[in-house]
Amino acid sequence: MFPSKVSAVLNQGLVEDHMSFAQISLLSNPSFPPHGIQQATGGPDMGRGLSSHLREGLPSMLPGYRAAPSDDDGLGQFGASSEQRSRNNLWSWSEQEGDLGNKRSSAREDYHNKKNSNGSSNNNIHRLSVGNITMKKVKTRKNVREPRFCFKTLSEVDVLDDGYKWRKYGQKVVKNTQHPRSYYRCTGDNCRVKKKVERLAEDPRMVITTYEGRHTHSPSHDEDDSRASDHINFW
DNA sequence: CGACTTTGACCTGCGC
DNA sequence: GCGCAGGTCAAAGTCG
Repeated sequence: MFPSKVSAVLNQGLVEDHMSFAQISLLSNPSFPPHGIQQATGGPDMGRGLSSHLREGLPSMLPGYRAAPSDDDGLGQFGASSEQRSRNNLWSWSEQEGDLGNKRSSAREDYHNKKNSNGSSNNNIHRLSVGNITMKKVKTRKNVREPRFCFKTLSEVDVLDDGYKWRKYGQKVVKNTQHPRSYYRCTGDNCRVKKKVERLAEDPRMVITTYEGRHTHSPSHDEDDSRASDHINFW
């Protein structure tokens, strides 16, 4: 169960890498079960209280959401001051084109398209075969950045249940940090939303969660939203 | 037995 | 070109 008394503080701030930042502080109930981490990673009950607010705050996590288009050359509201961002909306988005991470993931997708398919019909990829080595060349791929944002959470558990089900697909020790970064992917059909979870080096109690992409389906559970909302206060 | 986690290997892009 | 760092895969292990 999620802490019955949760005080969540959303505190808009800046984050590196042009991502928006909202800070959530969770004051966990002492009765929070010690096995909370397991619940967090797999249990549908974990974090229901938070989930409703995450879903409120993460509109594009919901199916059919379309992020507001950026009003400048791709930096969107990240070019604006934090004050402006705070005024405009609580959760700001990065939907740049030519994103580095996206390029990387695209390249990886291409790599695995090559790896997994025996001649798929991907128009953007040219495949070259040299002996038994199949090479590919990525044609001008449209650089569409997945919407991303991240937030800091003061939490005992690494994974906050936002109402969706996630599967961990990797973990990596990032340089200059003591704690490994975990990589999760939404388990929904055709849903390619990913999130990264890592602990802040300066304050291990703080969890940084980075979402990337938009869900194509509904959250796995909604029923406790109204009840749980009583326990969270926003700034 | 299926879903999930762990973890070493591998790939790509970037900086030097 | 090379090494590094981040991101992802997939086999093996674990759990319910």
